[in-house]
Formats: sequence, C-alpha cells, structure tokens
Amino acid sequence: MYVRGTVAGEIDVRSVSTTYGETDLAEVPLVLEEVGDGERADGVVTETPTDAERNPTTVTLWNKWTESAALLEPGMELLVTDVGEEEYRGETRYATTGDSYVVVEPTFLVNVTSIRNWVECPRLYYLNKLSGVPLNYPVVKGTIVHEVFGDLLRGRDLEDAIDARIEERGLELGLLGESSEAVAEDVRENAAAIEGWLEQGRLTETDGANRTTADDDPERPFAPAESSWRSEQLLISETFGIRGRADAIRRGAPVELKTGKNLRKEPRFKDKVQAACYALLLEEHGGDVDTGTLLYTKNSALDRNEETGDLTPAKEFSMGNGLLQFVVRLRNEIAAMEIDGGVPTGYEGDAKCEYCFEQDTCMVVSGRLDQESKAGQIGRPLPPEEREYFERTYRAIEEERREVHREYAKLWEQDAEERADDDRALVDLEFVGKRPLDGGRWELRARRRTGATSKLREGDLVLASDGHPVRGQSELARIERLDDDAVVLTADEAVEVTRMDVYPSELTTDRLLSALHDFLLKGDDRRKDVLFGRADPEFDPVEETFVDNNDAQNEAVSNAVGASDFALIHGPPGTGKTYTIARTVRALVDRGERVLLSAFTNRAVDNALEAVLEQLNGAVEDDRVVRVGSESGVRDDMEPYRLERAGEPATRAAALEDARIVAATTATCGSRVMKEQSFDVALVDEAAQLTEPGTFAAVTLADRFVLVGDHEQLPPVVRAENDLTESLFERLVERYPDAGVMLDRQYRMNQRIQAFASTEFYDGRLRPATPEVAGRTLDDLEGVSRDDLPESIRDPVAFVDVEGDESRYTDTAEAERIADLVRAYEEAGLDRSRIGVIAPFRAQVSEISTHVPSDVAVDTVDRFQGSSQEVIVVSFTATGTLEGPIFEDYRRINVALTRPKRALVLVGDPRALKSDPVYRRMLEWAGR
DNA sequence: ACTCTGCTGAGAGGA
Repeated sequence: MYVRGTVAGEIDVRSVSTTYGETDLAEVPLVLEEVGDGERADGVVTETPTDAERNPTTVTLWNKWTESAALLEPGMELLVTDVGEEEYRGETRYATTGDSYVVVEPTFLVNVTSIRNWVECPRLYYLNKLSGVPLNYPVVKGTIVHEVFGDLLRGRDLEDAIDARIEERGLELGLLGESSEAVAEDVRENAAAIEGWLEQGRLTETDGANRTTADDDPERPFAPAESSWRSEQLLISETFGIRGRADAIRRGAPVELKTGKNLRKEPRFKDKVQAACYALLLEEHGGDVDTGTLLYTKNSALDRNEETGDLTPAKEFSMGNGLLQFVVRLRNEIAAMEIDGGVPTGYEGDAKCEYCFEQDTCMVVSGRLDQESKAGQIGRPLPPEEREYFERTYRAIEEERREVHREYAKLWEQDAEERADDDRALVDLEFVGKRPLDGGRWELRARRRTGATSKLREGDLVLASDGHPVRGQSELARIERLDDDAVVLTADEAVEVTRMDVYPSELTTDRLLSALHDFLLKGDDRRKDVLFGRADPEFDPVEETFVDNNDAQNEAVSNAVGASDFALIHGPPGTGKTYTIARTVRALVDRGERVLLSAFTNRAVDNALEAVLEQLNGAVEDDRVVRVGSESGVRDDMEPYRLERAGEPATRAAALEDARIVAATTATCGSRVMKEQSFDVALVDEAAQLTEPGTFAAVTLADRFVLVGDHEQLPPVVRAENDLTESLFERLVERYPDAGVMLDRQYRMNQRIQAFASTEFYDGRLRPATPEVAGRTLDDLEGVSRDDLPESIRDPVAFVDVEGDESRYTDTAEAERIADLVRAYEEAGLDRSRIGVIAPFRAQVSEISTHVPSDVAVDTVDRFQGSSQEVIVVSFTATGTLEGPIFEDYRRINVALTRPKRALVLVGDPRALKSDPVYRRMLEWAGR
C-alpha cells in the first residue's frame, strides 16, 4: 500500500527511545491525494479522499528517511511506498516499513547521471548542468565503445560495429584531430575485453539454456539470447522520479560499461550508485534485482597480472535495500533543491576538492557568481545586475524544465482516452510487423485505425510502446514515416507498437542554460557592457550603397556591416526582411567575414539560406556554404548543403571549419559541435521569437551580431509563465532605438489592407513600396474578375457578419460561411490554392477544414506567421463576448491581418469584437 | 481559458 499527498505544515523531526535503542522519526502532516493498494505508485487507487477529508493525515518517516523529511517544505509532494497503516486515537495514520521508499516531489524526474554526479559532489552536478560537457576525446571514445557494446549484444560483427560507429562520429573525431585508425585501435582494445567477457558468458550453462529466439533467427545468427540480454533500455520510473538509460540488462540485472580506469578491486562507489539507479528502475518494471555488474574495459590486462589471475573485467556486486534506499535519498536531495531553486555548495557531500578535476572551474564559477562553495572562490564577482540577471534567467529556464517534467507526468497520469484527446500521442495503432535492420536495429510498422491528429512528425523521437509508455514495454524510437494510415519506426528493440507518445526532451532547456552560462561567464566583457547598458553600441560608418531603391533596407545593411557590437533590423510584414538579410550576408562575406546564419525555426533558416544563395550567385563556392541540422529538419532543396556528420574525420571537420557561411537553428548552435566554431558575425532571423538565452546560443559564437525580427508579431513560445517571454531583440530595440533600422516599405499588401496594421502597430510608418503594391487587387490576376464577386467582398478589406454559435473554440456557422466565400472566389475565377484561412483555435481550424476543399490552406495564426496569400479569410470564432487569452495579445491580429496581398475578409460576430477597443477600430477600418 | 518550435538523446570520462 502506498500514500501520496501534499505536505501541509511543519515537519517534526525527533529522536525516541525504543526497545532497539535511540531511533529518529519525522512526523509529516500530509493532505492525501491518493491511497493505493499496490506497492508502487501504479497500484489501484482504493481511496480518493473527498474534500471533507482533506485535513492532514500524519505519516511517520522512520530512521534514515528523516533525512528526506528534513528536505520537505509545506506544499511539496510526497510519496511513500509500502506504508503500514495504524489506528491512533480513532484516526488512521501511516508509517514507513522496512521496505518503504520515501520520494520527495515524485513528478520531478531526475536523470541517473545527475544522481551519479551528485553523489560524487553536489556542486559537480550543478556545474555539469550549467555548462554542459565540451567536446573531448575520452568522452567521444567512451560513447563509441558503448555503441559497439550495444551492437555486440544485438549480434553485430565486432569489426563492422567499430568501423560503422567510428564513421558515424567522423565530424566530432575530426574536430578533435583524431584519425579513424587511431580511434579504431583504441576502441578495439576496449571492445576486446567486452567480447572476451561475452564469450565467457555464452559458454556458461545458464546463458546457454536461455538462448532461444536469437539462435533460431537466421537474420541474427550471432545475437546473444534475447531472453537473457537487452541493450540500452530507456527506463522511466513514476514511483521514484528517476529516468535513465541502462547500458545493458542481463537476466534482469543492470550491466554498466565503463571505459575509464579503475585500478582498485572494488567498483567505484558512484558506479555502484548508477547501477543501483537502474536496479530501482528495473524493479518498478517488475524486476527483482539484487546484483549489478560493472564492466571496466581497461582493466582486463591489469587484472590478469593480479594475484587473483582474474581474466574478467567484470565486477559483480550485490545491491541490498540499504543501497537502493540511499540512492532514493540522494535523488530526493536533488529534487528538493531544484524545487526550492537552490544552488549546491559542495558541503552537502563529503568529496575532497583537491582530488576534483573541476576544482578550478568550480572556484571560478563560485567567484564570478558569488556563490558559497566548498572549493572556495577565485576572481571578482560579476556586477550585481549581471548576477541578478543570471538568477532570474536561471530560474525561468528551470521553470521551463519543470514544464517538461509535467509532460512526463502526463504520460502516466492521463489514461489512454485522455491521451487520445491530447495531440501528443497516437494511441490507435495496430502493430503490423517488424524487420531487422543492419547493426541489429529494427524497423517497426503499424497501421493507424483512426484519423486522429497529433503534433508528431517524421523525424521525431517518440516512446513507442505496446500500450503504455511507462508501465508497458517501451522503447525510444524514431518516426521514419508517418502517413494518414501507416507508421514506420526504427528502434533498438522490437516492441510491438500500439501507441506512441511524444518524448519530452530537456535538451532545449539544457542548451538555454549553457548559453546563459557561456554568455555571462565566458562571454566578452565589451558585449556585456553594451547589453547591460554600461556602454553604447558603436558603428563604423560604411560609405557604400548596398540597395539602390530602398533607403531603409540600404541603411539596415550598412548599419549591420558597420556595427562594431550589434545591429538590429526591424522588419514588419512584407518589407523584404529576407532580401535584406541576404544582402547583408553577401556584404559581410565580400569583406572576408565568416558568417553564422541562424533563426529559431528550421523553416526560417532555410528561407534565409535560400535567399543568401541566390544573392551570392556563386561568389562563394557551394561547398563553403554549410547547413547544419538533422535530415528531417532541413528542407529537401537545402539537403545538398547539409553537413554530413558521418565520414572520414579530417574531411568532415574541414567541411565545417572551412565554411564561410554556416546556417543552423539557434538550438543547433548550442550543440557541442557548433560550440567549437567561431564566427565574425552572427545574423539571427526571427529574433523576436527567441528567448534571450536562445539568442545567446547563436550570438556567443560570434564577435558581432545582427538581429532581425518584428516584436509587433508573435513573441517567443515558452511553456511556463516566466521572464523568458521578452526577446533580446525587443529589449534592445527599446533600449537602443538608434541601433536599429525599421524597414518601412512593404511589398505585399494593397494599401487598404496595410492601413490598419500600419497605424495600429507601426506608428503609421509602414507604407506600400510602390504604386503597384498599393493598388494591387484580384483583378490583376489572370482570369479573375472582382465584378463576379458578391458585392459584400468586392473591396480589398471586407467584413462578413456571422451570428455564430455558442460553442467556445469552434463555430460551425462561421465555417459554413467561409466555405461559401471560398466558392464565391472560385466562381470569380480564383484558384482556391491562393486562398488562406486563419482561425485562432486549432479546433476551429479542423472544423473549417471539414467544410472547405483540402487545397485551401487552413491554419492557426501562429503557423501562418511568415507566409502570405493572395486572399486571406479570418475566422474570429467568438460569439457574444470576446474572452480568452488568445484575443488579448494584439500581436496575433497583426499577424493575421498582414498575410494577404490582394483581399482580406474578416468573418465574425461584431457584437463580440466591439467589446475591445483595438478590435472595434479594426471593425471600423473593415467598414462595419 | 489558447497558441506551440526546437532537438537524435543520455551518458560518455578525466585520477
């Protein structure tokens, strides 16, 4: 039986005398949310307390669990497994038993590596999180050896595996100056130890007896028995709040591979702790684990010379309850500290600083951020405003991380039905079949039974499961193909997929954190002076005309080229932002600069790169323009420029290092490979949609930077409500208006259409670039005559009254009316592929889609940003009143109203729209 | 209350 609830008050920790002597206990007042009859958190809930019963129950935590009790604060979540129940003065109380685990904030998922770092030194955990691990050879080699180990377990030939894995990491190895041959030799030594040990295992009776499937499988003749081995399994525990990926599992017990040195007989303690984490994860998945194996691949030769004559690099050890519970307490320390927003000092553990590799880094970070630390501080602290900025931004990023953790929690909190309504999963799959691939991986196929929509896309990582992503068999898989009726995945193991869930990744938050760190602690002082307002940005005047017939664009390019610190280009809709970017890049390249071209989305990076290539017109050799990104992220026509990671190391490294122009998303700029690069100038598009640390990821790679964007359009997408919602672009535009140029001539909209946006959002400064643009109408298009349109929509801006229905996020009446409009335009000779329909809610988008032909583009405002159409129809989907956060951000209507070139039709209920001043002005403009 | 893009990922090791 388990209990779960919220801490409702102060915790009383004390000692009592029992028959066994002095014992510690803590009494925790807990408002119960769940009481379950299973041992773990996935048991059947027997009792869901009613409101009347929501007064705190006392849960007593005995002995060592008082250490975890001391971490608790009112409001924190607590889970206690295997509790004992007792009646005390007429009320039910609970207490830990010898088998209990006490879990603080169980929805906070702690990585196994975090626990491993924490046990070595809590400060090490913090430093690792803050700055990430840079590219270095031992780590890359270790990774390759692990991959080869996995390959061996899946039955791949040793030499094949070594060659393939080294080739895959050609780029990284090349950047490190390593040759394939040297690495192969190195990996071979480690792998030989593994193979020898595996061979030994194969000869033993137990393993032999278990060998079934693999022996019979003609496709995988060398595979070890599937029943006794499993490689690289991703495990998530909802009970313990731990997540990790075990190197291998042998007969249900974890095997951890270590390529580092361990000269002692015993496994290192942190390695034991790591294995114990996997044991906990396996226990939750129905295992009963009491031993772990650590495989030190450098040790074989050494051990042979020892007096034992031991031939094996493997060290087995037993894991008792004491170790497992200790590991959960470590995990609790991390969770409690993170929930509290704390920073570890190092005093929490007993590591000795003088033995630590990170001692210097630790002291520098402590000194710069003025943090208390066991290692002490060196250097002067950052100015107070920078420390304040660090703390605020760090906190905001950690809140984002919490939101990712909540996504995980949903994996088990939502039942299949709720999940089906959520677009983060496809739960309707029917398993069709599997096929072995080279290297022991599998291709999995499933059929889709319903037409459910989801945000899953080809190239995404998902948790592929046979029913439940946490409790069932599940595997990290990649979506290779996703059609309306079929799914193809690749994975390490052959799961019989019936469901796939979005894999919530902390990668972005990790990268934001390290970008913040790099900017503040490793960044250039001059840049910080400017960004923190201690110095003004400087410009060298450039006497060259870059753009002939557009003064603002010309000034924007000269500004960007002449900027000593940074320049800003404010590009309202249709003002030739992309052209200006291309012209700027060209001008920089002509001056011999190395340029990083970045943006938040892959789409924007590809668009900008396309324009740059056109502008270069061969001025830079094709192979010196490089697009860094994943195959699924990069648009097909940019694939020839995509940097291949696999290959001969020196060649791969040269492909990147010799590039004059490198294009990548800001998220990719935070990758280890990109962090090794440096540029003269970073040019970042869509900068108004980037968080500050997101912008830093690109900007810290260059000496100077240019931000391009429009803060009057949509802001950054963040999960939590926090300080990340204002972009660096917007802040700088406000702080240094002179550092920016607003492109004021638009090449998109008829004058009638642009009028509202211009006055409302751009101080009336936005105007048509040419008379042609100002006067463009549908009549200009071949075969189209406005005279054939109904009177009501003949004007370039029209309003169509619809009474609307009462439902909140959809409006069938509007959808039907929109279908009529589409027909009317078609009858007037317009091809319907030139019509776009925009709605605020996704539900209304799908409602409209059922009413109009599929070649009409229907989408949300957010997704229409950056594109345009001849005709745009906007469905407001609000009846009676205009309530809801979606309407509060006026930047959203700015985007919607500035998409069309020749005609705009607003469809909605005027009564609702009139209730807000901005929308009322919009109605007036639309002639209603 | 709603909108929603990134990312191979988690762990790889140095005494």
